[in-house]
Amino acid sequence: MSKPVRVRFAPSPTGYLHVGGARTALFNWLFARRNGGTFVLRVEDTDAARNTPEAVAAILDGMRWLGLDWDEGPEVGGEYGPYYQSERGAIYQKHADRLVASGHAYTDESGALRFRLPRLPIVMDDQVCGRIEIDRSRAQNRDGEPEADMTLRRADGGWIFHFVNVVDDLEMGITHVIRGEDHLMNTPKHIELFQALGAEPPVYAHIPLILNMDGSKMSKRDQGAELGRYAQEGFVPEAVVNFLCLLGWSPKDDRQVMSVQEVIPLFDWDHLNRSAAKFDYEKCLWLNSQYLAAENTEAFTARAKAWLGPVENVPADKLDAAIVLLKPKIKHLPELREHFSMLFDAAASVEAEARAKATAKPETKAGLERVAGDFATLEVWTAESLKASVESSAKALGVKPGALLFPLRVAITGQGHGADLMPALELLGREAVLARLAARTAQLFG
RNA sequence: GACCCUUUCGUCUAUCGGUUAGGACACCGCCCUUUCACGGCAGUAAGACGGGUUCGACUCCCGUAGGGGUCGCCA
Repeated sequence: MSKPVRVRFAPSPTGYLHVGGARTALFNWLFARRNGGTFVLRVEDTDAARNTPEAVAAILDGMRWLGLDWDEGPEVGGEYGPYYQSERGAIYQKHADRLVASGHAYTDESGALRFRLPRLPIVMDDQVCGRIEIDRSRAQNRDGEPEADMTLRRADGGWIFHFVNVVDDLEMGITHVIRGEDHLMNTPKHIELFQALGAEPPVYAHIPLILNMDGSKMSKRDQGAELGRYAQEGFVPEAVVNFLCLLGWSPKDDRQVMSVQEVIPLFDWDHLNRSAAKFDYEKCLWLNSQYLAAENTEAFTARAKAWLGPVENVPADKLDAAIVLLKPKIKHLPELREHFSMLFDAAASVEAEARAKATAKPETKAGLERVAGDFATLEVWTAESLKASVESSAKALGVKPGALLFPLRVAITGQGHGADLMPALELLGREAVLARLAARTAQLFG
């Protein structure tokens, strides 16, 4: 009955991939996979000035990182190429000529090619926004003048987005256009263009935009806006995809952590939302922590080391153990560096609040000195023996172990939070612990 | 200015006329851990406002207000 589904993601190479664009790509990909369709990647590089190989690479890399494989497009080819608009000039010219021949387009006095807007009532059945009826004769510009005929080609010969976008969707047999809601009111013009070209418009679905937490539009500088940053910061791509799925789409049940394989069968219009979503970086981080926690130690260690690269402030023979020790403590990989500093940098600064809490009782100083003395005489240096030692020190002093453990943590790490303390002490080794303890005890109470 | 979309806890959302309005992030408390977390348990927190329709509206309709978007020889 209906034609095989063909959808596309058509980014403009601006030098980076925006999360909004990534989410649009993801939804198109999900729709294609759900319906056994074809996912096309088309590069809209008509603006020659901004188009660079690096800018294209940022998009392709981002797509690959997310796992969004395209069935047709750059590097994979396809029967509807070329997939760079900069290489499709002849196709655009052909259709422009048709429009001129049929009286739908004309060259204005400045040399630009313009589309004679039909200005007729138009009805569009958007799969997300519902039926929208527009009286195109009432469209006007900011000055209250009737909307001017749309430019198709600049006087300098450059093609305009609206035209090439429509022509390519037509030529490439795109059946469903899934794009950001910012294009919703461009759609009447696109439909008019399809009709002028004697073609049936595709099915449209305009998905809600992603905004900053304060409701403003996300720009490159906003936290979380640039997809490449997630790779740089060692995020688990599956976690980012998971998070993006939850922005404007819902499984309609209580699930939060979902793989794309679980999402695909549920990806239909009914599961899409129609209101804009604000970008909650904290929840993205939490999802990342869920994916990290689910990994076994081998996989996590490999991931961490691959991301860290050369690590100079951690002894090579302690790196793996340190990573495993910190695995349950972090939400994303950059936190490893902070913990490494706390653990292995004797000169790291002491956090003020932790210091205040640790030094609240003056007798704690003697307590730490007692702990150090007992540590010095330990026969074996393990987390278990260290724990027993602290307990014995506390008993001898007539205090609870808890009275010593927190100050000990602060004395060793300079922070009130961090890795499991006893395993951390074991990892650091007696020499380092005793030296740190002596120096920091003096520093804390000095 | 014209037109369009949108409005449930701070955030993402469930609810498709009858619910103590549910879940998750964040926050707070308790338990566990004689440290830090994880985990477990509980808590604070929402239907923008005003009219209708209806026996009954978060849910349907209208209006107002807020938010977002489009109206380019940008994409």
